[in-house]
Amino acid sequence: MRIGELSARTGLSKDTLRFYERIGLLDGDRLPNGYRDFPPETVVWLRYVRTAQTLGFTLAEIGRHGEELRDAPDSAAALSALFEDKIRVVDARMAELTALRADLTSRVGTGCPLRADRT
Amino acid sequence: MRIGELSARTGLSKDTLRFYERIGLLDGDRLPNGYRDFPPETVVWLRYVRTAQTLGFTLAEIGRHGEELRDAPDSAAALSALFEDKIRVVDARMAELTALRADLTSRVGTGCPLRADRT
DNA sequence: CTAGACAGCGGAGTACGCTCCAAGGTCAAG
DNA sequence: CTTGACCTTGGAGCGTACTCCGCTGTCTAG
Repeated sequence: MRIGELSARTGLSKDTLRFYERIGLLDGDRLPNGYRDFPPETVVWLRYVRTAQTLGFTLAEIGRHGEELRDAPDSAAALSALFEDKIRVVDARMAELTALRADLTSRVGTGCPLRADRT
Repeated sequence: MRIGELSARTGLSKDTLRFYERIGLLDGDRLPNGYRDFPPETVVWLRYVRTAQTLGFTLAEIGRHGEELRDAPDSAAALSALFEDKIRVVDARMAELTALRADLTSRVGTGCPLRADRT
């Protein structure tokens, strides 16, 4: 698929996709005319990239993970390990959020000032 | 308290604190000699800023919320509303994470490739 | 053969959130 | 009166993640 279609399917701009290719997040085959040609799985990969990003991973990290996966001798085991790592990250983030939520909840209804400037 | 102490107490660099003042996140009184002088509550405010940041709020948004709070006629009610908003954000993030976690879990043990490039 | 959609490239620009630096002022201790 | 810790300012620079631009090449339909 060419860049326009990938853009339409993922909601990412063509510029963003070209940018992702430049930083190694996407590796594009080329058609004989020089146009980029992406396999359909790229859509899945990009969906993953976006969720990983919302998890707080940088594009560089996401790219590194992708390479680790690709280079792993035992792909299934490597994948499982990586997923387990990410699950741990997710769990840690959720714990943080849970604590923050409790903190916020406890403040609802109280007049506890966060910012006493100019008071 | 002067900037050095605030820096030590919050773990934020002096440069960061000065930067926060420039963008209006902090408003500093000054001592007669020109040194910044922060009230103790600033520590609490900065703790809040950092947690709000991990929630994905930009500094601009955080600053705006701070002003809304300050300008609210009924401070306690405004605070409660703001906290409830934030709780909703937290809940949404947690839902995302839960979904992602389930997705990851379901992939552990399967060889399901995320990225089929160069395969 | 031309119009128009689509693609390519390189490079500049933007927003955010810092981070560092140089040059200099303030102040308490020795 | 100097040393040293602490403070001031303005401005430059950086990393991340885009975003835009101008110019050019490709392909398909009429």
